[in-house]
Amino acid sequence: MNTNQRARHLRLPEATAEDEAGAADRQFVAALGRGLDILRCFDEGDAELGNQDFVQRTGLPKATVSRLTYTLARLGFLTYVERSGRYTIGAGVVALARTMLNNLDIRQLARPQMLELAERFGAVCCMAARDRNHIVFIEMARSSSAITLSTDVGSRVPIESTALGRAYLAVMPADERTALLADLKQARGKDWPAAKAAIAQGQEQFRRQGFVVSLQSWQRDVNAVAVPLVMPNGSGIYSFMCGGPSFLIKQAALENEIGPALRQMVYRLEVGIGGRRGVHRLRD
Amino acid sequence: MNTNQRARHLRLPEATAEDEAGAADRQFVAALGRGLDILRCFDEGDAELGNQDFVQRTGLPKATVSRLTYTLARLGFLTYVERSGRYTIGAGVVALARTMLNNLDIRQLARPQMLELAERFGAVCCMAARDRNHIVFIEMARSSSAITLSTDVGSRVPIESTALGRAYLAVMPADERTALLADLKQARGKDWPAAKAAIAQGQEQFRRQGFVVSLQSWQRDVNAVAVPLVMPNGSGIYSFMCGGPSFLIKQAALENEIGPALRQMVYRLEVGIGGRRGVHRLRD
DNA sequence: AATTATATTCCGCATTGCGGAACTAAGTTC
DNA sequence: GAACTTAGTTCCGCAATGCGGAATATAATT
Repeated sequence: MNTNQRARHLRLPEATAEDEAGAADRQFVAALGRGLDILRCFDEGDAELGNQDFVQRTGLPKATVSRLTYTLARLGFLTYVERSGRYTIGAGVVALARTMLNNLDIRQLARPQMLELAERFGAVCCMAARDRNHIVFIEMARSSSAITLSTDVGSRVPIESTALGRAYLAVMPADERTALLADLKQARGKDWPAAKAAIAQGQEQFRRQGFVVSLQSWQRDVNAVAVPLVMPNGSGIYSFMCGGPSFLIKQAALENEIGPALRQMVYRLEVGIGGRRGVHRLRD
Repeated sequence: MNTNQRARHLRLPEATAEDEAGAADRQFVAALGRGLDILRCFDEGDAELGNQDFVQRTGLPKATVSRLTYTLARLGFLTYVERSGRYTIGAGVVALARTMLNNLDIRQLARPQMLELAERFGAVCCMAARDRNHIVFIEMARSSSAITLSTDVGSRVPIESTALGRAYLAVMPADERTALLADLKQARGKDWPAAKAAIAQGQEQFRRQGFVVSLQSWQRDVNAVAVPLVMPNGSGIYSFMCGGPSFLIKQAALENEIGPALRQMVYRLEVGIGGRRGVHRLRD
């Protein structure tokens, strides 16, 4: 066997499908994984990418990339741009995203309450889920007076440096969390110790108060508080946040008013979807 | 060779990847196509789907589906729901969609003008692209007074029965259009003659007036006018629409005011992105 | 015309994915 | 609680499928 020089890919910041699949996972369909890796190559600011770019970013051989992009384009997940010979993400993806959002009942349920909260505190209130190493906004409510944050549904923020992420971590099943932390550790490199401390602190705060406050740790000028929601039917975890510009939203308000109100909101949601029956663990 | 009994799938309304690939396309990666077919199984109203559902909808064998869903879930394109043993679309898709939308320059450029138009006519103004047999909303601007249509970014509407779609068809390259029409024909079955006539009429109207008006052909109570935009760099075609409830937006207004205004807007956009040379295209 | 950079096509090889069948695991029904 | 039903995973041998190095095509650049 002189083969298997395949997995000799460049090591890149984001793990590729191949890496994740670990050794030999008889169940994992590599061709599919690679195709999706191609899609994930697109990042903020990459309007168009050519096969060459994909080759560089994924470490896959030219011929392979060519075939994959061809396939993706054929199915509308990529759009071929005549003039430049490059690709953009196809419109099909947007439709898929909408289907997902529309069918997320919890989101419909939460929306009015989020709006109310945002209005009440002149803040922004978001709902988020996790996508691998990131937190993704799933819904966003702004008070009419709020200074608009430049984020929107579908935007991603880091896990370890946001209230949303730390709240999420606080309620993750132990095994999953361990895996995720390991992942983050290697992605963050030497910034890890600081991140780890912040996570631990979030954990602790959640245990005591039922929410996680974050002061400017994600962006210099944003303060926020977050509360996680574990879906009772095992469909995962969501995280809710309320916050705003630091000159407006102060720590005291977050801890004494907004945090409790948000916790209350999430509690109501849990009840609304049939969790928290019988005895309650966390009462306020 | 006793093989090749594989392609013996049930014939389903929406063509699957396999069908499209046609005979033997050496370039097409079937495993990837099948995986994406799984994702596409989700439709409005399908919050969760189990492997069984996928088997039914795609016609693929159990074992195959099992492997594909496993892979998709591993990569965050599907989320596994503990309790029900079924899947939902993963949050990663939403992030991907956002990336696409954010990088679509034409969209940023169009937004303010769309808003202005919507405001001016008390209507809704949308921008759309095509995803296979559908038109997908890419941007939407509402006048503050508008009665909200229940559609939103990412929603899909048919091609042949909407102004947006018919405008799109009017400027498609001949070969692509032929293929698309063939596709639609077989999907629509006996409703085709009517659809075909409407398309031809749209074509004709576009040739004469530069826009396509549609009165209640998509929904009983919606009137609209649409104008297509062929990107000068060959990155595809977009379609813009302005319209609203039929009791408010009348045919006369569409033809005499709104249509021309929309046409004008699209013209400005074309200029703004360097199309419509004649004068000069773009020197860099 | 020569050079570089990028993408597609070719084609033989073996890996990968396939899928029928056997096996688990949960419900239902009687 | 045995006998069905229904859904999902695992097994495993087979060969079709996808792979990828090299050759070829296509453009842009000098």
